[in-house]
Amino acid sequence: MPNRNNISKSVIKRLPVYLRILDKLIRREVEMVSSKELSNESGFTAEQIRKDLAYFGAFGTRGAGYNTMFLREKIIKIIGLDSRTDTIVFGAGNLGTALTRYNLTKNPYVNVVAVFDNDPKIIGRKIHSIEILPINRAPKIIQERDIKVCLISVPAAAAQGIADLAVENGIKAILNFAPVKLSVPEGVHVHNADLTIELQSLIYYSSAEEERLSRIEKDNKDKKPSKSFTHE
Amino acid sequence: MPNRNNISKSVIKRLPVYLRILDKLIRREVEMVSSKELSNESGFTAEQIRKDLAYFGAFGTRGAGYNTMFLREKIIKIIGLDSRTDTIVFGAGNLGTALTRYNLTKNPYVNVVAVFDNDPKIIGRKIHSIEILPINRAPKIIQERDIKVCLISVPAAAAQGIADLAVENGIKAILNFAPVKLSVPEGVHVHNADLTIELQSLIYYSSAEEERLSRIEKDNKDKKPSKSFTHE
DNA sequence: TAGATTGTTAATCGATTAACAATC
DNA sequence: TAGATTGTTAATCGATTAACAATC
Repeated sequence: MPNRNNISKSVIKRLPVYLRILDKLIRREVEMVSSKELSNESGFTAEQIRKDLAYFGAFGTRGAGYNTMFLREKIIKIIGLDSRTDTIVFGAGNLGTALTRYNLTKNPYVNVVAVFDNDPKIIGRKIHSIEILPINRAPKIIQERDIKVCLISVPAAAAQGIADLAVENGIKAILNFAPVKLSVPEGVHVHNADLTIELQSLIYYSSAEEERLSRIEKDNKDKKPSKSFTHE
Repeated sequence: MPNRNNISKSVIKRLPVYLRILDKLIRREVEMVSSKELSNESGFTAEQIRKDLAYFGAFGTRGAGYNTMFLREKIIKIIGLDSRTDTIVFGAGNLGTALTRYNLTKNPYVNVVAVFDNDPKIIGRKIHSIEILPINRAPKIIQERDIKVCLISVPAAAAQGIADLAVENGIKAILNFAPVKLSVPEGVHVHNADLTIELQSLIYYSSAEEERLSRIEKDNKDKKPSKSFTHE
């Protein structure tokens, strides 16, 4: 059982939120913060925040709260952001380009070192100072720069092939924007950032839930299709 | 207790995944699909899929599976995608532009009807056939077209103001890309699509977890700062 | 010392998994 | 009828919330 220390995904997803709040507080030169204040800023409960942090150690001071700079350093080390993480982006379409620009300018802990695409029309173009390279250049760069994390924003049909190539060359974590389920070997992590799904599931909540559900109920009274149903 | 029918967020988030798979199967003219097959395509377990669907009705045929066209229609009605949903986008920077293009071309159930920004340099530009409008034009459009869903991809500092404006004029659901927690009144739903957080939390998994955690443990042996700690 | 707030244990809640009877 | 697969109930698992002793 190698995972005695297995900490849940939900906890890990909250850490970057705490980090961002701490960054903000430090910019304002706030020295101490309580779990209550972190709760106000993050929307998570104070109890949950204390519990999350306690998985990794006792970082606070009873009666006083958490030292912002100290806690920030701890969280940075926990997530693994203590050295700027090098990343590459596959797919330099609209989304890939936006993601590259976004991370180059807004994400202080991440560095995009290369962007790849297979479209001859855009290879050679630059996104800020980064040139778009053909995908066959990726293996060498992944290996030489020891890249462990990549973003995939290629069309759905190409995504699995790109993931295979990435993993073969050493990628351990993929942020996948393509609308497909990627198969990866044990030990490789995929997070899906599927904007269509986010948006569609949100639409469910844009009208009264009860009303919607009772409409469904009514609808269900209509007869079901037989096994050989095709279209009326 | 008005929420006798309260179905969990996790269930709702899986429905668009089923929908997408059904769309694909129907394109291939597959007529029936089992929960087992849906499981293979989606990565969720067959039991979970059957249970998710059963919240809304008995859509399958024992021994045979689900009729793809019938189930698609049901899911579309459940989510509320039966009439194309009109949406607007606030913020026409890199991300906002990419999101607009993406939804215009790739999301068959959603229609972007307007994009707003406050930067005079980009107002009047077009994204496909959609002109970027100043934000003060938004209230009228939201009301007249009865828009219930919007995307927010403006800078963090502006996001709460935009959310307030949107909600005041009738928006019920917000897909928020800005790195802040938005405060909205009861009954308005916010989904956060925070790319920085996705990427940072993924970095946690890009190196061996155990190793990382034992490093933290060691690190914790070093002394904590006193209450008045600022910087060495 | 009194007040505040953490760190931690116990209780609750909710979601997933397992099992299987129903039934096509 | 036999085989397959759903729909549903029960069991398990995991995450959140509540409570409070520890302690600054």
